[in-house]
Amino acid sequence: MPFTTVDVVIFTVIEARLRVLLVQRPNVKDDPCPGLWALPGGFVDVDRDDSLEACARRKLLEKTAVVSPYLEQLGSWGGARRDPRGWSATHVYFALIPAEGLQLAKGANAAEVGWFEVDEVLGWPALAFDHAEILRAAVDRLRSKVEYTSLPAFLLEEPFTLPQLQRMYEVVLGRDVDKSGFRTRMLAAHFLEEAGYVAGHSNRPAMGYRLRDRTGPVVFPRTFSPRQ
Amino acid sequence: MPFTTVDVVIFTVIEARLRVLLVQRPNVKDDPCPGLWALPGGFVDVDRDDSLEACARRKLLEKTAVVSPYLEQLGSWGGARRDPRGWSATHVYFALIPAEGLQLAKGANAAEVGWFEVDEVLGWPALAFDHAEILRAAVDRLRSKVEYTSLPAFLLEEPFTLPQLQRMYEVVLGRDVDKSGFRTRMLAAHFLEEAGYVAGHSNRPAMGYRLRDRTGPVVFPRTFSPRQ
DNA sequence: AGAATAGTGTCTCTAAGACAGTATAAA
DNA sequence: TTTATACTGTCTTAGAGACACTATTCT
Repeated sequence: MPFTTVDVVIFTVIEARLRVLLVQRPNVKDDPCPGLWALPGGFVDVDRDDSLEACARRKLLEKTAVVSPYLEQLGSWGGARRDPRGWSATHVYFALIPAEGLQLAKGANAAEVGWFEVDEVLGWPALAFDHAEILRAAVDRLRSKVEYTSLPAFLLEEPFTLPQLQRMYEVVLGRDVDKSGFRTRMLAAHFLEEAGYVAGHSNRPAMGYRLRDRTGPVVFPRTFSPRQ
Repeated sequence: MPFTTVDVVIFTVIEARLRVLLVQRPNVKDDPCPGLWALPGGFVDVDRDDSLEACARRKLLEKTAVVSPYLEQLGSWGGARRDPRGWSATHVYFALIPAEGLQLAKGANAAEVGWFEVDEVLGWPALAFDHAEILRAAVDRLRSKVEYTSLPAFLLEEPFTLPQLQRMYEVVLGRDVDKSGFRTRMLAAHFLEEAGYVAGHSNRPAMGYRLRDRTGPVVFPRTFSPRQ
């Protein structure tokens, strides 16, 4: 019988960079991947976890103390050789959380925890298990969904302004987005509601917005597609 | 420790209807859902299956004798109460196969196997386990992807004609599609290559096409969106 | 006044949608 | 010659993209 784990790919944006939470595995002999960086996760606890999603939520809460993030199932990876301990299957979720006021809790058996720039990590020689492949799938999914959904809104604390939201899009997509088109698109999709003016650090204050519906992103009928 | 299964939602189009393969569970006392219709699937065999996808492929081959279908991971469902035998997690794949020359093999422990109209099944009072929920998720995924990908091509044997492909779109979407726009869209996406004229039953022969790449569908930059 | 950021107006152009038309086969 | 299906052409229009413009705050 295969053993079952749940892993979570947690994204946030810090200092204008898309980052992912990684934990370092303990550098001891009996660990399957000693010393390597891994996605947070681990075994399902059949007594505490009522479902896979509940398990993912628990693991996310333990690491980041974030209660209600955006959480989406990414997929599952399973096979005979991905874990030296035997046939295993992991259910992977990915989460988007706002960076404001984040505090990391070191796990019991995790040597270190940190936020790493996604594009750097993708260039590393190895992550634990097949976590490099999983991370790549998560980044691909995120970048592709950002082209046609309102997902980046979940990277911001409410209320947020349209310029802030635009910056989230630009950070994730890795390219500039036209201001005017961006604004019409966001307002036309009707997923934002006004929440009063927010004073910035200086200069003209901007309108703050809240999501009408925090359960999921809105899907736009077209992708962002700059002319080449 | 949870136990691990793999289920497969197999779609095809027969007589202009989107259909799904279901198997009837044996009507015996020790079965968890006796007599109910279920998605084909079952336990992972750690000796025969090298990976989750290999397991799905095996189950599909056993039921339909189709060797290289379109196969995509749909998601996973796991929890304490979805199977009366205990905490379980299932990895679900969905497959698209052409209807031509299909032959069904009855499984060893399956009383009956059949192709059922999807919209009918969605109205049934119950399927085994949480398979009603899983089927709904699969249909939602399929219908939404059909709006912006070339997925319906995998419902046809090659070579196929553009009118045939259009019919697949119309069956899955449940609405008519404009011929002219459909053709420009398909040809502009450049995923088809000509394969000589195919004589229909009567009337003017149509150009046959093959997929340039059978590994996956092409993504269109916009969804089909008829004006309201 | 000047700088910085927020927000609007306008023009162009692509491609989708609607629909009428032409082309090629069989009966 | 009619019928059925395959395929093309043309017109309209929505909306994206580009970019210049105005508005409001702080220093």
